[in-house]
Amino acid sequence: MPSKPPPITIDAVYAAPGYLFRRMQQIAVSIFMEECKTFDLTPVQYAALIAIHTHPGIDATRLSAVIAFDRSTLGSVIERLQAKDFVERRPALEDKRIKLLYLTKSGAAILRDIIPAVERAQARMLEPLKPADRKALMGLLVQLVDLNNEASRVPLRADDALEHLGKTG
Amino acid sequence: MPSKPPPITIDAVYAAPGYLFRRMQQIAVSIFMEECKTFDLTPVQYAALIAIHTHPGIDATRLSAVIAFDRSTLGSVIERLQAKDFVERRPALEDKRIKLLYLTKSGAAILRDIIPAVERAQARMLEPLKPADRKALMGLLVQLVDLNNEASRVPLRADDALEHLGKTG
DNA sequence: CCTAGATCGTAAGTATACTGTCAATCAACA
DNA sequence: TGTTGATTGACAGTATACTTACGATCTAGG
Repeated sequence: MPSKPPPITIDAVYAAPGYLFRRMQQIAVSIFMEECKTFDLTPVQYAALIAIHTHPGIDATRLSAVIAFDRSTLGSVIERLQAKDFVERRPALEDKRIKLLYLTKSGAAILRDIIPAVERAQARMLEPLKPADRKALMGLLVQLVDLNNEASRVPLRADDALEHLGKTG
Repeated sequence: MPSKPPPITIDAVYAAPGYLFRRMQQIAVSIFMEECKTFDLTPVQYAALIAIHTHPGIDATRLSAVIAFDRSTLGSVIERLQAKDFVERRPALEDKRIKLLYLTKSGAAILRDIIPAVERAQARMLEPLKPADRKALMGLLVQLVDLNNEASRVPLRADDALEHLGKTG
């Protein structure tokens, strides 16, 4: 026999994975901004700074693959980081299309100073759960994000993107 | 003794709850848009339509509480739904500030037609996990979102927001 | 060498998702 | 009653997050 048509109610939305992911993301950003309000950094800008710190001299396209942002979005993110003097762009000698990214002194400093606030934020997001449940949730999420990587418009390419660096070293 | 300072690397970001929530949200939106591409509806617009269907005659402020969006954001969402002729706004007689929201015939029709695609999208998001893990993840997420509700800038007020409706019925 | 295709950064366009602020309106209290 | 304070929808401003497109540049194939 045919399956019952799903009910058209808001309660079905409340239990839908998509809704819960959106809601949790809203909450996570809100907590991050609250804990880090004395620093002039958004979650996305923070991730970009960390990635540049880890891979100095990376270019914007590869950076977008490393933190899984869209290339266009990243352009404006970098612009803002540059305006705040946290990031510096230098043209690459071998390829005139490319601009290499480096942290400025201020960028390295704010990164060092903001870490405790970020740690507090990350902890607060999971705080309502029992410790065992926190671990379980993170484990499942890591799995799911990884297995769904290709479904995203901008898949994460943490390793691929870095072949230009360190190849010679 | 003092705890070790956390390492400043991109790998720490990959394991951070905030990063995983953002990434999962990206993936969820991407899957939704793919499954629903023949319908001219975003996830947010879909949620708004469902909520208006469940609560006909709701006003924009209450709607924002029911689906946990910011009031400002919702304004433009409604505008777009109105431009597509899925939603209608009528001034309330008792309160000249309020505009009441109703689905149009097209709005009710697209809602009916899009449901299967939305169901497919929701299923696809969790598909990579084993069935037991899907249940576990959803259970933990429902808990976490609920317990963190007040941490969000726009807490969900599913019940409060509806006191103006149905009180008389 | 020189053109075909790929890649880089950028730009314009759309849609969330917030922050404020504002005028109009309403509700409640002195 | 009349004024204070709250609420509603609207607007401006900032920041993601995506799409498509385009010029500049690089790389490979002939």
